Amino acid sequence: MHFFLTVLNLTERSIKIKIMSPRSAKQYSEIRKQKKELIMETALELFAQNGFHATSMSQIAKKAGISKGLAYNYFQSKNEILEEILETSSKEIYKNIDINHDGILTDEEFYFFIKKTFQLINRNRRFWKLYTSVVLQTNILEEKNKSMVEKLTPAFDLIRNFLISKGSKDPDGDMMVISTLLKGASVIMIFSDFYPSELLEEKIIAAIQRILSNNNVTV
Amino acid sequence: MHFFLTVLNLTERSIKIKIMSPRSAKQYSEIRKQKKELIMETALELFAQNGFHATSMSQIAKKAGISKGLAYNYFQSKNEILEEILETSSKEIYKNIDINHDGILTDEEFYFFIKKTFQLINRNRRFWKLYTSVVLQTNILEEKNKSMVEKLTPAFDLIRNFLISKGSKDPDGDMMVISTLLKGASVIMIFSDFYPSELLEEKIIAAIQRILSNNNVTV
Amino acid sequence: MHFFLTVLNLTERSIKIKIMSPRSAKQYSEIRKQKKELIMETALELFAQNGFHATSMSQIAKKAGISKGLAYNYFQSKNEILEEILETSSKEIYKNIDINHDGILTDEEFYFFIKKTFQLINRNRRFWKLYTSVVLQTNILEEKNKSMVEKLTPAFDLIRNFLISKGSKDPDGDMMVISTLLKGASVIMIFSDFYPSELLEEKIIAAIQRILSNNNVTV
Amino acid sequence: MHFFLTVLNLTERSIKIKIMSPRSAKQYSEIRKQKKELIMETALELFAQNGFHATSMSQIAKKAGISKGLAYNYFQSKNEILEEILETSSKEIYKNIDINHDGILTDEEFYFFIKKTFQLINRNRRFWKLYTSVVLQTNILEEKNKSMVEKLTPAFDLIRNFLISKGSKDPDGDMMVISTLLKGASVIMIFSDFYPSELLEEKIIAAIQRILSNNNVTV
DNA sequence: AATGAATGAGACTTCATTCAT
DNA sequence: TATGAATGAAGTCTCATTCAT
Repeated sequence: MHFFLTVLNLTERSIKIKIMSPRSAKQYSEIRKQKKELIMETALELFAQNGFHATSMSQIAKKAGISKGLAYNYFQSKNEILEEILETSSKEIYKNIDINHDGILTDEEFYFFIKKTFQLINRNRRFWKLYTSVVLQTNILEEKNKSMVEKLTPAFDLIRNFLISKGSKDPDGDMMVISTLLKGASVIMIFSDFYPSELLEEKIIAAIQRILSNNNVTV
Repeated sequence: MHFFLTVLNLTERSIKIKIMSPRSAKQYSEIRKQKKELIMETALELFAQNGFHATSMSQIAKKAGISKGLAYNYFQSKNEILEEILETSSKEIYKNIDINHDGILTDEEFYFFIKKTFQLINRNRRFWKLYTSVVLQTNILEEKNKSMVEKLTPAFDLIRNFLISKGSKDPDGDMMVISTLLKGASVIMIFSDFYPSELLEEKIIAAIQRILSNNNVTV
Repeated sequence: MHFFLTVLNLTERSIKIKIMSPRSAKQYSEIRKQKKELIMETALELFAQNGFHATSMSQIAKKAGISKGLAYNYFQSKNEILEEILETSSKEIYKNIDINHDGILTDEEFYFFIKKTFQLINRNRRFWKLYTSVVLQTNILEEKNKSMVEKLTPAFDLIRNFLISKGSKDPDGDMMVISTLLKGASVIMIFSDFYPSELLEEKIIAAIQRILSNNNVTV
Repeated sequence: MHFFLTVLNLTERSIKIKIMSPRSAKQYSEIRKQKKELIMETALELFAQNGFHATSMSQIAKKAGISKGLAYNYFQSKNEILEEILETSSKEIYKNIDINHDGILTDEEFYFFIKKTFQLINRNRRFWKLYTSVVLQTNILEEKNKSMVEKLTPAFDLIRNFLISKGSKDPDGDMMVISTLLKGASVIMIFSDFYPSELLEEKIIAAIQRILSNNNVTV
């Protein structure tokens, strides 16, 4: 009898204690992670919609359903939110680009890269919109911008070599046209809904194929 | 004698000050026009450089060498400066596009249009930069943006017809590729110095020609 | 066997957690006392270093190695921490002043009081620094300040009587000079390292002796 | 007749113009000067009363009868107000200390310096209160503090030489006592109304005289 | 036409304090 | 007893805009 009582007591006590004791480190860490993501996600949405300067911390907090103070519990400043968004997003984006296998591009790899680029843009339209607007209005971020650009240069070399291997008489010129096509397609996809992106992708790839085949023909 | 001269001087001075006389009115109107242009020019420079929100009226006034009060004498608000810049610039830009002669595009006219587009971009890079950044950070201007786009639609029809007349089997697809090329070239010219614009123009025109000739070949 | 040990362990643990048992109560009381002291000690250090307003509860909690919430478990407010520091420290300080034996000061007792004063200052420089800065920036504490001052008035009377008994022709004037000397020495000791405190003490005591002997001589 | 009319017109016009034309540079400069002084005076009062941190810009603006914004038109930050107060006041104070005539102190000059010191403290009690509190709670201002202290060192040398010339057997010790007396008197004058300052000054000077005469006697 | 002092709304940020766990 | 996420009031500061001159 006494035994049962003791057990009961222990149980009750342990329940009591569980309630009164602070959350575990894991729980806190989980809360922090989720809240940070919530804030960044909300901020990205507003930044992309209205621009960085036109978005106030109050708006972010309100839309995220938290107090302004809490946002500052997670980020030192509004600027830091922006920086973390750029960093996190660009990390996520660039982890998908990995074509530096052997330094040589096969036909397959080349078209894979093109398609990957379209995917990249299409899936992160909101981010790219923000990214563009930020680059346009902030001089502070120039270094970050450079580093993002520099990550692409190896790809350029690969493509140039690929064009040469395909018999291009004017590899630089062809690359200029191809990158202009990709740039144009990106801008169209990011900033307007004028063309359906699948159709655009199809036509652009066809155009690139024609450029490559033209070279062969002419040779 | 000396007395009269002095009086005369005074009189002249008072005329200068006087607003009523017809000649002064013209002069003042001229001054007003020049001041307005000065303010808009200065504002455009700062807006393009630092963004609309990051540019203060104080900065504009200081850089223009006038007082803040005077700026408000010419414009009702900072926003109005922006709007007038956009309006004035776009007017100036679009007055150059006037291909609605007979509804039919000759080869000459088509390439003239392409070249004109390059000129248009190249000569107003600062404006286009501002324009892009403004469109990116302000929802207020969406209507204005639409109206700018709509002005281009007649051109689209003309080009489409032209492509058909050139034997294009896929006029919509070809137009998509051509406008993508122009869009991409614009963005490259506006936002980077990576390619020299003359070279870019040459390559893009060549690419467009190839698209057109390809059609013929296939037919 | 192992099972029992485990059970035992559990039991022991549950005892530890249990608040009711007499021994634990004492232990917890001890813990509370230590924690309070830790918080006050930490706060005093930061307050004296950076000022009351410039020190945040976060800083105190972090430096003390506890959570903010716990600090509020021991003190109702940041202000209360300050008040308790002032109270506790002043109690500790004043408990050393106890010359109200018979209402008469002997030579020995007088110089003991002077030396005690130097000790008092020297051993609690940090506290006095805080005390001064707090008195300087808070009007709220004025009453407390008064009460601290009032505790000293009996001492004043004693000294005045002592000076008279030593044949002072101007006891109030002499007391003014002596207290000015002590005040000056206190300030120098608290706020600068310009003079070594032992030397300062020696010179001040010598000066006081001269004041007293001067009186005798003149009489 | 016409002549008179013209004159009249001119007068009227000039009045009109006078009313409408902006203030002259001199007028603006005068306004600025007065407003700055008003703000600094108000801030000094509040800083000295409640401490720097406990005083908000709102309080300053309200008490000065201006908007917060205007205060920032004259000072870049709250800190700058403090710095200008310290600088302006200390300049004003130190311009009165100028005893470096020939490097030698006569009796007259010595007592003049003592009296001057009392005057200096007495007339600027509010400033010295602020100054002390600022030194106590701000680490940033340490350099400024040093420079204020260093301005006094030549005076120290002069006094030391003076004491030697007066036959002091222990010039350093005597100086220690004298500066302790002055320090103590300063603190008493600044922070309490316990003694009337004239009486205090009299007694302190008498005490110093006794120190000097004592030396002679002993020699 | 022109000035710049002045305002006030609102931005970013901090921090004492509370509260669920 | 102990945690730290969360709040909200208040603080510093900026800036578009107004207004007397």
